[in-house]
Amino acid sequence: MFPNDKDLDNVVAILKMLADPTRLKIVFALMEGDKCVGDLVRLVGPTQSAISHQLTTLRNSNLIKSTKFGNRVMYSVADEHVNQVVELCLTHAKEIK
Amino acid sequence: MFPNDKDLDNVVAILKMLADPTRLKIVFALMEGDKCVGDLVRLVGPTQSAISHQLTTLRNSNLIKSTKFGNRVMYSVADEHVNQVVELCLTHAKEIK
DNA sequence: GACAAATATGAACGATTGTTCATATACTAT
DNA sequence: ATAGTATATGAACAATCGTTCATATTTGTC
Repeated sequence: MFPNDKDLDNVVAILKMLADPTRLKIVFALMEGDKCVGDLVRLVGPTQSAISHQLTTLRNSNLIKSTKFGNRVMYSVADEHVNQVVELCLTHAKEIK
Repeated sequence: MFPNDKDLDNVVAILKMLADPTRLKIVFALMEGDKCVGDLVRLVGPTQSAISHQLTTLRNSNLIKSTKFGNRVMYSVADEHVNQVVELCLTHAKEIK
């Protein structure tokens, strides 16, 4: 079905968020379990600042959520739907290319 | 599963292609049936040039394919996987936001 | 309180991107 | 051949994006 403008904009917004290596790595990492910023910097990222900026971006788009635990901030995937989209893209990326 | 670098780059490439309103509209339009450039300009696009540029981009990424019919060039979705990814994103975009 | 660790923020920069304009190419019809 | 229609292409430009650097904020420890 051809979507209306609002739905289409939402789809584009979600895809835009995932269409960046740093952000996609963050999402993949969080799919395996909640992580704090430091963990993500070690697993994914170039610098702490870059990761923090991207985490803010992802949170503003409601793809991930955060909770403070004392010193740390724990991040997690906001919605099971995100997992499904990412997994499907991965499965099919292997077959298309 | 955390993907290796090559798979991750492929996923990012696919997502990047779909994460643009013009290109996403093109893909949605083609999912309803093959179309020539003129049809897509009428349905989707700002200018003929913009549509043509994006069609080239999408074809280079193997998401769509083209066939010449005399004067016209017919475009179609390259792979059923593309439909699935797009449909899933649409379904879930409505629920996430 | 002073210092260290974890995270966030703002400004600046280079790079990439999508569009437009102008023009080129390919095919059709008269 | 000429004119008309369909599509492609190249250069240029504004806008967006992701990173870095420097610094601020918050929390924990001594």
